[in-house]
Amino acid sequence: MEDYLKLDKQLCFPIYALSREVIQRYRPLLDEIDLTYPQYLVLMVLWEHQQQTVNQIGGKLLLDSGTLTPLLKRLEQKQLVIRQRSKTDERVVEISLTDEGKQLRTKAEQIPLKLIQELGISLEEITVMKNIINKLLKIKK
Amino acid sequence: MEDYLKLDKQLCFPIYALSREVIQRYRPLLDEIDLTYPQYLVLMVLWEHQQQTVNQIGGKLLLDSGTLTPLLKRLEQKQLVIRQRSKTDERVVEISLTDEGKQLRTKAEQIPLKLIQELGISLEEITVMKNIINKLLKIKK
DNA sequence: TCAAATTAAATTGCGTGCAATTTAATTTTA
DNA sequence: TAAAATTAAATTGCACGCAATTTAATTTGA
Repeated sequence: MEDYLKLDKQLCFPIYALSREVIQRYRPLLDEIDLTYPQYLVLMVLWEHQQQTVNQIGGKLLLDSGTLTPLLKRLEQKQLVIRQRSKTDERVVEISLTDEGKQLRTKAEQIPLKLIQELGISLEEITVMKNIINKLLKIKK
Repeated sequence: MEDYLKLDKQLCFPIYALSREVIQRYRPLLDEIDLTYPQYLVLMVLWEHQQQTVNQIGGKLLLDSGTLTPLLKRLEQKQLVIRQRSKTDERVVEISLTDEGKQLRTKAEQIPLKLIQELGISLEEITVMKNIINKLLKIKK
């Protein structure tokens, strides 16, 4: 008789623990550029797309305005992004990078590789993990 | 030239997104027994070990007293656990289950299987994921 | 043995996450 | 076309997570 309530039988707990562990690993690197992990993710979206609405960012990061609005205000205070209402649709807020925000990209460039190395995970393992995770994330409600 | 700053090149973002997604999947099931996911994890530790110090729980869940103290106070308010200073070492707080806390286990029993089914993940994939994750978690500072 | 170091929780402060509600703008439709 | 429905952000409220500090108890070591 299996005991599915035992911690070491769980899959979800390791995922939850790993997520926090990975963010911990990022911290010293992100501290150097004064960013939190979610703030770094938002900037990653903007480095790739220059301008995005709050909703578009939320769609990519799976975060809602309740999380993003205050986070974006903090990035604005740090002079990394600009928030402005769309001219064509006043409901929409468009987020774009300041020059400072664009420049931060250079400093951030080495972070992903450093992290992979630090985690000591092989490229094959990364692929396997990503495939399973993407499959799990795709089965949305 | 690879662009490691692209979101879809990342491993860490999928892990972070999956962790939140999984907790979302738990929510409706845990709502029925009025628990958050971290509260459920603490109870899982106690269902397995009856009595644990704050530090012992923190060691198993990788959480510190800053997170656990208020969480445990909430579980105490719900009459699910008892918090009491150790007689032999006044610094230590021992956490044990109330009868109500013990009984909750029955209701929680079906949750893990339900979740695995809902996620649509195979037992083999679970094993693969867990092996990689455990390897990553083991390489502690 | 007793001051210094260590340890366990608690506290403080801040930044998420997210449900639920609110506000304001736009779109739909009767 | 004007009320109803929808949509995008913002707001509110609560529960983590975690760094840093504090408090109190215990252990160590000169």
